[in-house]
Amino acid sequence: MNKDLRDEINRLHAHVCSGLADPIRILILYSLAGSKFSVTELAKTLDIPQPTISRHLKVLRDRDIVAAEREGQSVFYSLRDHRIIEALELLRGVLAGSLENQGILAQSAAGSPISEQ
Amino acid sequence: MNKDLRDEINRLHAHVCSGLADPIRILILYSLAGSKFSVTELAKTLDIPQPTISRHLKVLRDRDIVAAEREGQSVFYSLRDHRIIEALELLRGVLAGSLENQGILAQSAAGSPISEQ
DNA sequence: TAAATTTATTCGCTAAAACGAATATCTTTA
DNA sequence: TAAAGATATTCGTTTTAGCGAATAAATTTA
Repeated sequence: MNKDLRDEINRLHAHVCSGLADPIRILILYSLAGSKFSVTELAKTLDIPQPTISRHLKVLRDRDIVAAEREGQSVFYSLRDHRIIEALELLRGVLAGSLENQGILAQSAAGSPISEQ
Repeated sequence: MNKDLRDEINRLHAHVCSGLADPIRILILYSLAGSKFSVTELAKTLDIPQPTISRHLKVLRDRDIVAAEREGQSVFYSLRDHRIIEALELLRGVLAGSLENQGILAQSAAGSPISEQ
């Protein structure tokens, strides 16, 4: 099989997909879909310890999925590319379809965005 | 924060996103983007041991991402929902943009699909 | 400069996930 | 029914990744 393709998919996984491999990180991304937030705000909103949030933000930062900018003592995080939310919305649609097929009604329809503030 | 939202995102991760948390599984999904394949065909094409392929297919099957149908001695796998490829294509776009920003040219443009047979 | 606030990092541990190798199971064919 | 072919599973091990707790680093304020 094509080695370039394999390489690109390895990059795709290493740089992007592995960033989505934890529910807390997905929560963070959805939180940032509408506007930027500081670490403390995220920790408070999500009710998750600050060091845990920081560690996950580092994962997202290392993959260039989020951007960090300091404002005074706070560091505000934002999404670098909104397409990551679009991708998650598609995957939500996949989930909804799968639950439908199982006869279990998905709690919210796949079309309605989960956040956007 | 909204508990229903948290629950849905946990489901999103458990049912779908965690399925993308391995490069071999992404390779398998792209392989299946164009047409169905048997386990042996996948193992041969991707040059990965058959038990490894089977184990990863089980992960994808358990999450309802792929469907399995037996034909004689072979079992053919196919995508249950093509939106998973659309989502991966979006994420490829995110990767390409990120590499561009780093001044490293992505090997293939984000618009051109990786497979489709 | 010291204290307070915010964020990042490190350490030790635990749990989850992947692998290779071996083998079991299922289906067809001889 | 036995052999062959295709797929799935199990076992033991290794790797990876997450957490809580503690603490370090950076910035502002007193």
